[in-house]
Amino acid sequence: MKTRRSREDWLDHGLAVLASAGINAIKAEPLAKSLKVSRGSFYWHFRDIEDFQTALLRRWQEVRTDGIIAEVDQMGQGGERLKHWMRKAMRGDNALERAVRSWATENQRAAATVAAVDKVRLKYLSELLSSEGLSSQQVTARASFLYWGYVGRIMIGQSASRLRPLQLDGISEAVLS
Amino acid sequence: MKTRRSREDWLDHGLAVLASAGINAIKAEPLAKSLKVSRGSFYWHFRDIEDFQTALLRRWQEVRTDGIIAEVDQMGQGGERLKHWMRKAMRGDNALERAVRSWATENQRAAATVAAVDKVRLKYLSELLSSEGLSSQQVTARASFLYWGYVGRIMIGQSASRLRPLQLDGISEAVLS
DNA sequence: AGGAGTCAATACATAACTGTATGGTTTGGA
DNA sequence: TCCAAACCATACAGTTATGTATTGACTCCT
Repeated sequence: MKTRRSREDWLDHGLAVLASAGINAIKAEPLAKSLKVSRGSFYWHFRDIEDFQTALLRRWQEVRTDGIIAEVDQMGQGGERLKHWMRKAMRGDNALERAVRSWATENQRAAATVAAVDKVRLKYLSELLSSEGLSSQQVTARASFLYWGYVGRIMIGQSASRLRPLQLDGISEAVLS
Repeated sequence: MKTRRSREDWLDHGLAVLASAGINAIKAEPLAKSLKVSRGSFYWHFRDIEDFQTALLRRWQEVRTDGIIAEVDQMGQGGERLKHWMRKAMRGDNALERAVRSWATENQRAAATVAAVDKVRLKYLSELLSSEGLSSQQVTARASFLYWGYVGRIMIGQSASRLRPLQLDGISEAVLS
């Protein structure tokens, strides 16, 4: 039974709580209780709540800025890349991303972080479409719309209809035509 | 200078605050202050906070369940309907919808309301695509994806790239092809 | 062994909010 | 006009959070 908590422990737990209960559950006292420790520990590792939140955002950004990029990049070549990305990106639950985006609607720092992540991801998605011979106009429109779809599906969450892989392929083909 | 506030006044103000500051700003004391009245008024019109929130959700649902439906329905006939809907639905700010969806990520009742609204909207969008001669498989996939895009753009909000109408037409054509 | 960090518990002062209770105003109709 | 209903202010008690200050305990290094 571990009795002391590291900064990493706090952040890991913070992200888990954020994912499952949202930003309103990110409070020193409840977090300490669920970590079976007192707030003394929290205020040892973090200056205040804002400091903790900033660390959570930074960590999320590091992990997820490259999320889509990795999925796009390391996935073969040619026109199949979009299909692969669709099949991968349009599944799974993404509770953490949903929570962070939700947070971003009412917090400027979170919004800035999310915007930065969006920018990087959209750039990569655009490059993917570019390399398939679409015009610049088409790239902008379709990459944007694909990304909106990605975000929308995440936000709709558990009640989002789950499309089957072949249906996603159909979307990919329509986008690249 | 009006000195007494009706239930409607409270709800109107509630929705405005919800749209601009999110669910965390829906508290009796701050709302009363901004309405230049005391909490006595709040607790006269509403049993408690939960009652108020329920009323806000119901009102949102009434207004917005039909939102897309009206936009789709009263908008000419034929294949142009999707273009019209895209041009209309994919513009504007939608701060209220963003706030409600954000709320829904951390509140069951809000989530249920949003899910109900989503269901109705998606059904109508599907009917639109059906009437253009797409197969049932295609309808499901493309209506879903269109709706995800709609939601995603709303959630990304101010930093969402603003596509020009002709670019949206291109998306519409791809979806109907 | 013992002192320097490192980490945690506890107590305190403060703040923001909740809901209730009670009494005070205002308003419309007999 | 005047009563009753509708509406609002205020004071109170309770809850949950914040951040600080102080003390206690553990760990590791020499």
